[in-house]
Parts: sequence; structure tokens; C-alpha cells
Amino acid sequence: MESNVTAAVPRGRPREFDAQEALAAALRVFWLRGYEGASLTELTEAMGITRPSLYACYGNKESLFRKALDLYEQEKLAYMGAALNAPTAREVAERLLHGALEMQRSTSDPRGCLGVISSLACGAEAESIKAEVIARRASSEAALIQRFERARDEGDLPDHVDPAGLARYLGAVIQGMLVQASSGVSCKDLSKLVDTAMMVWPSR
Amino acid sequence: MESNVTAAVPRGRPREFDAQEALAAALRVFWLRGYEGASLTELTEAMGITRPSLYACYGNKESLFRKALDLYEQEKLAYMGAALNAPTAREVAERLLHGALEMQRSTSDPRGCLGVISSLACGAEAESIKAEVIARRASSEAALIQRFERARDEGDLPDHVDPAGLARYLGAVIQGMLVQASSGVSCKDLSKLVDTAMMVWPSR
DNA sequence: TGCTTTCCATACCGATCGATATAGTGAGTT
DNA sequence: AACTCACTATATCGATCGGTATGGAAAGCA
Repeated sequence: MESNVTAAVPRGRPREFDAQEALAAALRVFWLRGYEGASLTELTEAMGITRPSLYACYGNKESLFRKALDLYEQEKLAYMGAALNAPTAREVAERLLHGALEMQRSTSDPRGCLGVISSLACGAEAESIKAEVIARRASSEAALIQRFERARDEGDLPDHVDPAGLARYLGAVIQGMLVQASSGVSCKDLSKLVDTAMMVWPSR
Repeated sequence: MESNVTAAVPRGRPREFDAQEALAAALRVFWLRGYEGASLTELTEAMGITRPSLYACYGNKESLFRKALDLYEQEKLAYMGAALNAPTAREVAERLLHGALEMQRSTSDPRGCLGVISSLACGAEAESIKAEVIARRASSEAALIQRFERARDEGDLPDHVDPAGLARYLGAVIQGMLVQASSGVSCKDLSKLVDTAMMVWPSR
């Protein structure tokens, strides 16, 4: 079997649109509307392509969403991986909170979090999408739990805090903040929220 | 104009179903699916009535949702009003967190929060629903801010915490916890989350 | 130039969406 | 018993959903 990662010799008429650019446009629509709320009409209009082009290039709506989710994690959630490398648990939390906050400052991106938006409300048919998003989040949470377990072992956390509980707690603060961002709470207020969260962060 | 709160003399054939009972069934569907994810077919099947009966009794889907939202706030969010009357800010937080946690223990109700679910993902047509839910939540948040301002005035909070920031922070913890509940996190883990949140709660 | 291949545009598919028109039925009033 | 009115059941409305069939246009290769 030959490699089909890059077609060796592109035969036929080449694509007239930039697949990555169009995917970014689709991501914005999903981000704004959620998986089910994003109709093919709105998607294709935002992407500047027709329906047959969309299906030829991305498969169907569901696989388009998964590709958009990949792009989202890769571009917008890059700060997460970096945050886990911070030297102390407190700095991990600070980087995660500020990373999420900074993302909300963008004027070109929608508010909130694509994952949260797409994992909650869904009709009966979108259960597999919901499951996918939840599975991806689970791996992030597992990494955070491990990081805090390491912090505990390094004496970086007070003895009475449970690493797993702390990880879920921090995840809740971030997700709750993103819910509020979706609801239109201003960045200034979100910033005060983050400041409060850091103020109460447990220290030895 | 006569009072139409209660029809003085009900003429014609009386309704064969219990409007309140059917509304409770509709609430469960909205809670599980969100506003847009709940189809009329699924609603009427759960309610045990036909479409014309639904429209005659509740108006349309949107007004049915608002009535369900009323019922939800009245029945499921009753603990919120009570929590605000707790003597200290810490106890207010504790009652709110535990109230939300206890709600997730129900085996008959869906997980998560109807408000959060319905305020996030939505197509273009459900914007008015989203606005409605957000407006209702705003009044709750305002009450919480006032409560914490009172706490500050009573010397019930450390001087360095901002009441509004603390209120938004607590709201985020609760909403984030409900997001996780919707995602299937177990009550045991949610309980650890709440314990952690109470552990870090600022004390004088 | 001729051929292949994939592109784009239009129109359309069955299914489902929220919402109603129509007709028949039945309980309460007179 | 006759009448009235709102109920129920069925069938259907136009619009939109995700997804495609069809046909002409255009780029690359021989």
C-alpha cells in the first residue's frame, strides 16, 4: 500500500480553496453554534465552498467536526500542554486559568469553549459526538491529575488536599468560567474571577 | 376584563391529562436534550399527549420551555434562595455547593443543569431562549454578589477578597461542576470536587 | 489537441423540523 | 334531549435538515 498522506502526483483539477482555511472557518461556526446548531448551510457559507466540495474534502458533517476539533485542540489548547510543565502546582493552575482567560480576549474567536458547548446539549443523534468530546477531555483531566500527584509527591501541595479532587476542582473553575464567557460575562469580570481563584489557591 | 387566572366556569369537555404532570415530563426532556435538541415528537411521547393538545395547553414550544423553566426554578432551584439566608458567607457557599451536589444524586432527574445546557449551544433561532436563560441567571448572580457584599460589611470575609469576584468564582465552580455532571462524572468525584472547593474557601 | 480527473454549481433526495387544519368525540350546561 | 365547546386523533402543511446525483468547466498530462 502506498502512502496516501500526500498524493504523489495530484491528478485532475486542483482544489480552488484552502482546505485549512476553510476548516478554520468551519471551526468558528461549530464554536459558535455547537455541533447540532451548525447547519450545513451556515457552514458552507462561512467556508466559502459548496456542499459537494465539503463532502468531497471532509467526508461528512461529523468527520468535519472531528477535524475542526483537532484544529481547535492544536491551535487553541496548546497552552494546556505547556502549562503542565510549569514548575509548581500553583503555577500550573495560574497558567491554565490565564491561558483560558487570554483565549476569551480574542475579538475574532467566539466566546466559550468548543468542547463544553458541544458536549452538553445534544439531540439523540449526536451522542457519539458527545462521547468523543468527553473522551478527549478525560485524557486532559488524567494528565492534570497526574501532574498534581507529582506535586504532592514533591511536597508541592498541602498534605490535606487530594490531587484528584484538586484537578477536578480546577477543571470546574475553568469550565465554569468558560460557561460564563459564553453567557457574555465581560473579560474584566472573568479576570476578577481568575484573581479570586488564584487568591484562594491552597499554598503550603 | 374578567379574571382569567382560573376559568370561572369551565365549559366544554375537560382536559384528560394533568397539565402539571405533563409539564414535569417535558421538563425532563428539555433537561436531557436542551431546548433545540428536544423535538416535539420526543416531548409529546414523554408527556403522553398529542401535538394539538400540547399547542392548545401550552402555546408553542418556546412558551412550553419557559413554563418548564419556571417549574425547574421553583422545584429544583429552591435551595438557592434558602442558601442565601445562611448566616455566614462560608455557609452560603457550602449550602450552594451541596445543594447542587445533592441534585445530581437524584436517579430520576437528568444530570447537569437545565440552564447551563440550554444557554450554551444553540442555533440562530434559539437566541431568544438563550437570552432568557442568561437573564434569569443574572438575577441569581446579582443576589449572590449582594450577599457577599453584606458579608464583607459584616466582617465575614477577608479584606483582600472582592465580593463580586468571589460570587462569580463560586458560580463558576458550581456551573463547572454541573458541566462535569453532564459529562458523566460520578457523584463520588463530584463530592471530592466540592470538598476541595470548601477546603480552599477563604476564611478570616 | 485530446483525454482524464477532479473541480464547482444547481437541483434535488427522503426525513424530520415546528406548527395546524379538519373532523369526530365526549363531558357539562341548559 | 339538545346544545355548546374543548377535547382527541389523524393527516398534513411549508421549511429546513443532512446528504447526493447530475452536468458542465477547468487544470494537468500525454
